Amino acid sequence: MAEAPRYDDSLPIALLRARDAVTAQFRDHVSAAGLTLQQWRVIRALAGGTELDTTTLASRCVILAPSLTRILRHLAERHLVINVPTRDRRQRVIRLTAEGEALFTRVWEISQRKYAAIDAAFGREEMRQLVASLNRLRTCLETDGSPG
Amino acid sequence: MAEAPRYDDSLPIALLRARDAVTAQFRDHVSAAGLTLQQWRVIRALAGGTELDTTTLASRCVILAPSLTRILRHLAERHLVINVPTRDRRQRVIRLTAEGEALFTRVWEISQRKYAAIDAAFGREEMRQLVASLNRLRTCLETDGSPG
DNA sequence: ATGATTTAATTCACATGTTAAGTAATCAAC
DNA sequence: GTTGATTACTTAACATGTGAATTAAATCAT
Repeated sequence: MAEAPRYDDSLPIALLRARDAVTAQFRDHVSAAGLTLQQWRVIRALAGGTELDTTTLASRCVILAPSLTRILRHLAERHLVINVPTRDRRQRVIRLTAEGEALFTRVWEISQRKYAAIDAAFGREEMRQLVASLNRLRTCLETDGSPG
Repeated sequence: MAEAPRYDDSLPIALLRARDAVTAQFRDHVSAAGLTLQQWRVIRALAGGTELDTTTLASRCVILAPSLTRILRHLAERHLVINVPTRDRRQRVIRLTAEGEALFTRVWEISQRKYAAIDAAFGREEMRQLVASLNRLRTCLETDGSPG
């Protein structure tokens, strides 16, 4: 089976592959905790008693609103999150339950080790540059949103 | 609404956001052609008369086999792809129809302009470095797959 | 206060992501 | 040449991605 010519040099494909490789480092232990990676992102965003409305939560976790609705339903069924009463009754504000916080702590401990391993393998300074570069790319594209 | 502390500096989130920003540049015109981005990746991989089995196709497009099965069903229903007879009858080899090639050409013309715009906004040299860095990251992680 | 508008979430419909199980064709070893 | 393992793909089941339509609550203009 011959290799692809230069499809790997396409930015979207490079991003996709890199993301695949990174998420693969976390999927096993997150999955062992009975969570999908998306559910884990939500829990992480809420950790430490943080209370967030679903719009902010969706933005921080990079999850679309309809997906978040379903994810929160799953997490609520497992008693990992709970609604916080709000003045504006359109809004839904969420926080972790004690059980949710405990689960976060367990999984986060392992995740931190994985992050450290990635830093070690790739180089801490290069990692910083890569993340900075990714964020700059995002800024470039979002600023210059609609050229025609 | 206070900003997140340093969630954006997390590698997985940075990758996700960057990817979102990049795919946003392509979604409109690909969607206008009646294709999802995944369907487009498949068509692009097959462009120019390339014949590929589904395993290679899945690998190049970074799409899992079950997803590819469904995507190929959709594309076949629209007469954009067709099966090529094979000796090994387990294998399924695919190629574009004339209609598929024509659609590719139309969409690709616009995509190239978008790529050029991204290069211009972000910087061609920085782009080359970014893609190289992403591929190096992937190599690091895939080589050192299972530390424990 | 009433009604039009805007906002925040949800629901719907369809496509893909993900894992596990299933199926059919090939290969290896006798 | 028949059994057993392997390979290539598909199905199944459930979770998420995505855009459009919907619902309910707050806000605005009068």
